[in-house]
Amino acid sequence: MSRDLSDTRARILNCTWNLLESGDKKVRMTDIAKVVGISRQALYLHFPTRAELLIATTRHIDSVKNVDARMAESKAATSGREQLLSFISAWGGYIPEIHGMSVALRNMRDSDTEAAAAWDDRMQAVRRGCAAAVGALAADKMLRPDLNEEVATDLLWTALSVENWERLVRDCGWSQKDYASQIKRLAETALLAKE
Amino acid sequence: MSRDLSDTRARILNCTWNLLESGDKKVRMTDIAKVVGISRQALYLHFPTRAELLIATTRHIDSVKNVDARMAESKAATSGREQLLSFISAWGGYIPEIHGMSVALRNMRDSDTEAAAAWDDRMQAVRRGCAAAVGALAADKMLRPDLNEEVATDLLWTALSVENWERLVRDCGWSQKDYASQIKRLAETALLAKE
DNA sequence: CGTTTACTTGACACAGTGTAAAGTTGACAT
DNA sequence: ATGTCAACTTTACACTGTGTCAAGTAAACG
Repeated sequence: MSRDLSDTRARILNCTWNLLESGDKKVRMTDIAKVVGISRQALYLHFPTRAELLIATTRHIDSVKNVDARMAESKAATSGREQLLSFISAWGGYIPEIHGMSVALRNMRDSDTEAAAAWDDRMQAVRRGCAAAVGALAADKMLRPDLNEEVATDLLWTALSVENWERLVRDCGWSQKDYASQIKRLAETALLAKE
Repeated sequence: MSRDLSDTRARILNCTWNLLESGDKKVRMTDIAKVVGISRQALYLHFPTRAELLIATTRHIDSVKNVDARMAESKAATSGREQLLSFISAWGGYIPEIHGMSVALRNMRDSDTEAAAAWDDRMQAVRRGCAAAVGALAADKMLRPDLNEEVATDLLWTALSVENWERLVRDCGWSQKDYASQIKRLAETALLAKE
């Protein structure tokens, strides 16, 4: 089996991913190089900066995990309520798989504009999912009458933040299952019109 | 009017505070020194590290703003529901006043254990406020029957995070008034038993 | 055989924090 | 007036981590 044209690049991405998800907060270029088994400088032959390496890793994870497909699934739902719950399942279930990544990217926001933009991009994608679910609720006349679509989207988007997942699951010790069911219940009580 | 024994220390704290709340994300020791009008090294005569300077600044703000008293006010409420709303007002209204500070402290969490502990401390204080409000609700038999006090506290505490305030007010462009009223509504629908 | 490609080694610039040492300045005590 | 102490200054340097640069190696390929 001959080496792929860019076997090393793929190895770097996978190792970076592993390191990030292993929970070691310190993931320096040196650490990554060591795990990949190349020199630190060689990393810069493949990625111009640490920020771009992280961004590329995000994209790599997304494609391996098929995130778009997973998020899009909820749109097949037959009712607004179903779409809401299905979207929460999809995104809420994805968070733990990208959590390490998300922490790293977030920590670069202040120092690196590109990293900030990449992170915002992802969050805006989530927001679109929220907006779609809220739109479906509204179409079903199931949105609380005292909420307009934008405010409801903002609220749902906020509830589904990675930071809230961190607090509930990591800080409060909730299981992933509890997290998902409570957030669903919260979304239902906060957004749905009473029957 | 003669200089206080530690006039400089107070000036450092005030300038640090101003810088943090002015929204300039970069607040280096050099920046602080420049504004205070002393040399960078002189800062180290008063505070051993940047982390300790930030922590001292938090305490300084808290004492100037009388945070304990403000938080404690809600405990005078006559009903659980009132206590809940009053606590949300108190803490939710305090967040914008300490936001810059909170960002700086949070950004040090990874690099400095003491900063992390100081931040956690503050958050645990908020949590106690949440627990008190939830306890008052429970005493009134007004807590949703499908929630126990701990889960309800976790949820309220999460809803009241600085990160959620940031997202709604800064990212979504909500006014402070909208933030407060929506969070109150959210807390009521999510935690209160239906009449 | 020479060239290209992927990598290595080693040195260095830069930012920001923190340390160290010697010098200045003003207040205060005797 | 003189000495001493405290608060501060200036200069210099160590350390960490990112990113750059240049020269060298080694295998693959035509």
